[in-house]
Amino acid sequence: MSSITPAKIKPSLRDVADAAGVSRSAASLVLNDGDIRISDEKRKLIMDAARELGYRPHVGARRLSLQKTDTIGLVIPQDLSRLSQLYLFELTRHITEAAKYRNYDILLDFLHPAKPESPAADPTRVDGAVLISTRTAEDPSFNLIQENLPCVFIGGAFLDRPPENYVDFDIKTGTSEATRHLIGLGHTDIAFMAGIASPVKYSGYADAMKEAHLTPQKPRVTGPGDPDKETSRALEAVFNEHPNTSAIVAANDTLAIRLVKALTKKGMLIPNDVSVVGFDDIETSSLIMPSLTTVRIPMKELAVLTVNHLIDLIREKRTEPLHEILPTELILRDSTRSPRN
Amino acid sequence: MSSITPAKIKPSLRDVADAAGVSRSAASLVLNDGDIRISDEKRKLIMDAARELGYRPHVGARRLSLQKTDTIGLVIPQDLSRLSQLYLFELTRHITEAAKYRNYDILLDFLHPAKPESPAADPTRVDGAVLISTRTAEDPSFNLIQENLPCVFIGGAFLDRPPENYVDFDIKTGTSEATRHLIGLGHTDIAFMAGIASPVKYSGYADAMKEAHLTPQKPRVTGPGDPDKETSRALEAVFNEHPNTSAIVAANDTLAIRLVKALTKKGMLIPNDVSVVGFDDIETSSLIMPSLTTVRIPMKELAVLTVNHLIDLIREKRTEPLHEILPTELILRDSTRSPRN
DNA sequence: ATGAAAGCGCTAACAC
DNA sequence: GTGTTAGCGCTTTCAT
Repeated sequence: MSSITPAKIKPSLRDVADAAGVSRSAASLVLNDGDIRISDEKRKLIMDAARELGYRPHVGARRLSLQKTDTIGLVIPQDLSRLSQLYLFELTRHITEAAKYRNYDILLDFLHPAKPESPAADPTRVDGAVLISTRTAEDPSFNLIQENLPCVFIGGAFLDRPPENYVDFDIKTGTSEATRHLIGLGHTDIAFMAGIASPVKYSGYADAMKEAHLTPQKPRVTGPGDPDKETSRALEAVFNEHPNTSAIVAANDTLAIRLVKALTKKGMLIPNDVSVVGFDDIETSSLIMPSLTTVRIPMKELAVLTVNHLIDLIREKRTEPLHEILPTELILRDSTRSPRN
Repeated sequence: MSSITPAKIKPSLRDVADAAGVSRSAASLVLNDGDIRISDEKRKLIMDAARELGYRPHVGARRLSLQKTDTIGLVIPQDLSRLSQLYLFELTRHITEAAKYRNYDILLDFLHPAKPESPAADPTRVDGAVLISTRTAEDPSFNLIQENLPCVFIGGAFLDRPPENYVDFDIKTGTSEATRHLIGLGHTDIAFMAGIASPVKYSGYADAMKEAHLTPQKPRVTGPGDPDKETSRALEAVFNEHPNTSAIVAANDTLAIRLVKALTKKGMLIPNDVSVVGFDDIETSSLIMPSLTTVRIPMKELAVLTVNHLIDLIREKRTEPLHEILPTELILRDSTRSPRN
């Protein structure tokens, strides 16, 4: 009866060993990378038995024994108010692929701001975590940090108290470049607008202005409330104070798109009457009319760098904190041109 | 020396039991839901010890012992050609939340079409899987199906050989409704256009036309290649054959947006000269000018239904296949109106 | 080169 | 009620 192999039940390593007439350790050695030590005949015996039984290793058991999970937590803030969703999905995809390439699984979680805990940041489920920063001081992801849990942030570099490990992109220089592009086109009255206060981007804008001996306008913030209405309101304010404004730097693409809409409603043509630049290069930006001049984020590099560093941290290959700021890229499209005058 | 609690090393259940002077099983019973059976004094003893040691249960060990993973795989096709990314991200978020609500983790993976296997569909890592269908006959997700792995598809209902368990939304009726809306507005020459052949949506369109005693045009497919060029080309074809076309039903929002752009370039005004309806209600659709009349997918219901059914499957609460088709909702916005004359 | 045996941290049957 | 014990499936000393 021992020769009858039960096809239904999932075979364990022990079953393979028994079938091959060897010990469990031998089977383990062979089925893993531990090639050496076992004679070729036994090895073949084991391989054959494994194949015949349809043996598949039990990842959970292996992990318990090895005291590691081979999985990385990915924590995305639930409150995406300022983060473009598309940006996040792209990022998610790249992170997942980067992790997979290194043989790590991804445990995904969306962080509810109210209760700052996450399975994706539980040291018994993951070896480490990637935390997407909200870029705000009260970033709930900070509460997930704990001893025993290596983690690296994406974003957060420009906070007053930045996280220990982060990868970010250079929002300041990016905004400066966008502004300089406008200045190069001949614009002199350039406004800056953001969904919520964005001091770093604003300083990028302001620096570029000063550098060209132009006076920066004060930052406009649309704030909460109905986005379209808020955008119109902010726009009103801009033109009240600076009637000759011929270009606007928006802190993100969604806002830029709303601006285009609001300006058009006011009877202004883009880019003929007003130029607009965005930030993020979300998919929509190339789709709309006019297509949007904007600043592209190096998404894939961001992801790869983050994952690789996290794994180094996990494996204790390095311990120095990671402070990486990647350059952005200005994408020229149809929403900007020289001013009329 | 036994009174010195090593603060550094992570305490296990055994440590707690020892510290409390009880057996491991007692500790286990108390720390889980198994409330009964243990006297209040012992219970308190154990709780105190656990708290003091900072005991956190080891999820992996628990899972091995219980022979389950409490995690659900989420497999997203890498080839997103026809699936809106935003749609997918929304879906991902809702699925993750639904799973979390039921105390399941999400193991995320993007499926490379070339090699049809996925950690998120490995029975030793997940208890079951949610598979996003590409809605094509060669859907690589089908290769992930295996005994021992409960899984439910999202989409795929309208394939010739649909999956055993699926939740989908009614693309046919949705398209019909969109078409009827156009007809109700007074349009008689209505075109249908898709990115790749979409027989079901087309039949929804055609049925609505016939029902109103109008003759459906043949379907237009933009196909691969530069999307904007392809869209213009398809549009050319439409107007060549049907010069009086005053409305277009697009199979998805992205295409609809491209249509708006292409039409505008041809000097036509939307919706004055031509009405356009989309499908999906991606975020962009409300953002652009004119905002897009489209068909909304019940994303959250889709996710909740899928996850709940999957869990029922996992727990063997039910075994009958799930064939659920949810209704869509027509969203009226600014890209449609009565024809001119 | 090979196998016996202990152990990863937890749960659950079974005695007491 | 409570504790002992035997696993879950795998890895890994440590003898042989």
